[in-house]
Formats: sequence, structure tokens, C-alpha cells
Amino acid sequence: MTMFLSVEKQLEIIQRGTVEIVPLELLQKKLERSFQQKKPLRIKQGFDPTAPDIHLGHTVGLRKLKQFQDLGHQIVLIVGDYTARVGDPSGRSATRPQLSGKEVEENAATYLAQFFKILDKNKTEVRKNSEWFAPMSFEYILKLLSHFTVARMLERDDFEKRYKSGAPISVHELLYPIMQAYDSVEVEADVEIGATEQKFNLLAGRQLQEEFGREPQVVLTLPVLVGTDGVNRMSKSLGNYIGIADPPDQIFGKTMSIPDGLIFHYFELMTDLPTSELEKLAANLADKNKNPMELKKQLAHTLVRMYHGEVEARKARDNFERVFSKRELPEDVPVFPLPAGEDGMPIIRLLTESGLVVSASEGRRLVEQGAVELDSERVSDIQYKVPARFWKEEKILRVGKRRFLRLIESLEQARGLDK
RNA sequence: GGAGAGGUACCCAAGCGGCCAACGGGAGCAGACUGUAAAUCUGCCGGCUUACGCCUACGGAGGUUCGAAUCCUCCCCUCUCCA
Repeated sequence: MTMFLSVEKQLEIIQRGTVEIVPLELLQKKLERSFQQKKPLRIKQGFDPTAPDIHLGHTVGLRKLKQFQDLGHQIVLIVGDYTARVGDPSGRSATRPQLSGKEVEENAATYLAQFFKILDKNKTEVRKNSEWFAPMSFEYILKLLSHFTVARMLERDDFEKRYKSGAPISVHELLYPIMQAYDSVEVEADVEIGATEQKFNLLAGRQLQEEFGREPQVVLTLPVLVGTDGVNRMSKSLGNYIGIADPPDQIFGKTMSIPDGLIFHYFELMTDLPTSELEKLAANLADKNKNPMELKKQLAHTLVRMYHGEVEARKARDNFERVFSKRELPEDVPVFPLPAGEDGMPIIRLLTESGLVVSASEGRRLVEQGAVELDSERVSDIQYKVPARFWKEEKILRVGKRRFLRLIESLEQARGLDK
């Protein structure tokens, strides 16, 4: 185990980027005790394996956990395989769909693999909450529920809004915070971290631990990461996310598409840029004479490097500059071989069969709108037929800014190209 | 259990017998501009089709009608008030 740093040092690291620590004094007390007794604190965070990809939004918490881990504390990850069936209502304006046991299982496996890109697997305790929820008797559940009141559950913001606007709230959603709170009791959490919108659930943990005669946990809240649209929280279902398993070019590209106003936010929450550098960054962003694009590229580069390494980061940057700044071809263009016996393939069919567009109607629209280029020439005739010789000449088909296809004669040739 | 209000395309939301593939807004896609930023302008925005047109779609199932998202019946779901 790592040697513990002084309590002051630890606090400094822990406080970076956090919104709130309640109560701070208790954290201090816990850290001191841990320091004296050389006993790590138990730091808990739960994740519901609802959608299989984790994105930068999740990493805000994971990175905080990693800091605790590096300080020598014990991380306890709760895989909410049971709570996922309920669906966390936090920040939600509608009931989440309930997942089947099988979906949850599959998602959980994918999740963990991605978590350990950030956390050290060997030093992390992973618990599924089905462990204690599945065998629970109804009698026990009733007892557990009696610790909370309906008014208390409804006073939280998201429920109140839903309630007032007449949107439905299912009874089982009311149970979610109680379940999460009980997780804390089970794993004897000293600290639970979560996004600000989780605050209610986190505080419920404190209450329940106390009622079970334990020392309550400290609640540490982190900002909610705004998605690439610059408006909503990052989430897969809103399509405004950057997945940590996304390929390098995508991480780079998606980062470049964020509004300028988000650059600082991302640097602060997603990177290890030292505080002094962050200050410089803020100054640069405020300077009207400086183009934020450069800083954004730096951000994109850093993010790709974190998840794919420096080599890939450089490649992604080159690729980006080539394709979007110079409007040249990307490094890897998917290939499409000439179908047997085909000469004069209608452009629309080529678009749909290659998967570049989803339907013939869409393909036609794109052609009509001048979005389709073949060999750098705009194709504006929807009846245009692509001659077979274009495959011999390996012409490039381009749709919009970012969809490309290289026409090649045969797949054998494609294999040759890979080398 | 009683009374009332609702369920329309990815989301919000009009329409309330034919002119409705369905007003408007948002999101999305594309073009111009550009820094794959923002803002702005333009076009598109269910599927098939060169097109005439066809198919699918207004919670579900039936019915009335030449014709229904719009009227009737039953069912499902949501909200509000009362008990």
C-alpha cells in the first residue's frame, strides 16, 4: 500500500474539482484517523450498468476515485445490477426503462473493462448490489422503507418538477435512493462520491447509516459534465457523448465540435493539467486575439492520448487537420469493391449498398443538395451511373464532410492495401 | 370506486370529417460562411419510386362514412380532483 500523505496534502488533492464535501470536518476527521491507524478509507461509488459504453461524463467520478486510490484508500465500486432494474430518477424528467437481468449482466462486464482503463483493477473492490438485495426478505424491506417518508422522497427537485407538471412517477422510483443508501450501509462506506444531481441519494446514505448505528459517510459531489452539444448533461441517449472506447479520430473530432465555452470545463474535469496551467488557459481563452481552436486541439490531443496513447493522438490530430482543415482525405478510407458484373452502377444504389446512407431517399436528398462528390467532382444528377473504370482508378466517393469510400476492384486488392 | 382532462412523427406541440405524411418549434442531416465553435442564411427532414404514384403512420381493436388523426363502441395507459 502507498504511504499516506499528510492530511492537508490529501485534502488538497481531494478537493480539486469538487463542488461540495459534506461535512468537510468529518472528512478531515476520517482522514486523520486513517492516517494515524494506517487504515485506508472506504470510498464508494455506484454505477448502474444501463448502457454499455462509458463516456467522459463517467470519468469525472472515476478520476476522483483514482485520486483516492493513489492516495492509498480503498475503492469500492458498486455495480448496481439490482438498482439498474429500477432506474435512477436523478436528473430525469421521465421514468427510465427497466432492464432485464441479462442485459444488465452484459452491460456490467463491458463497464468494468472500461473502468479499469482508469482505475487499478487489483486495488479495487467490486461488489454487485444483487449480493444483498436478491436474498432480502420482504419483511426486511418493509423495515428498511420505514426509515423514510413519502414527503421526504418527493421534496427532491426532479420528483417535484415531475409531480407538478403532471408527469408520472412510479412507486419503484421512489425506492431508488433508499437502495443506494443501503449499499452504503452494506459496504461501510466512509465517503461516497457522485455528481451534484446525485446529492439527494448520497445524503440518504448518511441518514440510513446513522439509523443503522454507523458513522455516516462523507458526501462528495462533482460537477455534471456537459455534453458536446454544450447544453445537456453528457449522456449516451442524448447522443452528445464522447466514449472512452471511441476510436481516436472520433474522440478528437467530437472534442473539436464542442462549443468554445466548454473548453475550460473539459480541461478542468477531464485532464490532469495542473492548476497553474489552468489559470494560463483561462487567460488565453479570455484573450480575444487568440483563436480558441488551438486550445481545443490541445484538449482533443490530450484526451486521445489518455485513452489511446501519444502515437494515436498525433495520428488523430494529423488526420483531423488533413480532412477538415485542408479538406484532404483521411488516412484510412473504407473500401468498397466493385460488385460482380456491374458496369454503370446508379449513384443512389452505390450509396445505399455501401452503407454510406441509410435509405435511397436520403441518398437522393444528399445528391440533390450537393453533398456527394466523386473524385472531387460534385455529383448533382440523381440518375448518374458510376462506370466500372472508376473502380479500377480507385476513385474516392465523399458524402458531406466526413463520409468517405474508396472504390476498389476486389477484396483481394483491399487486403493488399492494408499493408 | 366516482368525476374530469389527456395519449399525434426523435422531443415539444397544432389539427378535431376530405385541401393531412399531418401547422409551428427544437433536435438531426446537407449547402453557403467558417475554426467539424458560435451566430446567420438556404434546403431537406417516414419508406419505396426518375416521375405519376404506392405503402406505412396520429395509444390498441373494431365500427359509421364515398372518405377518419378527426365521429361511435370497447380496451390499454397517464394526469387532476373527490372517496
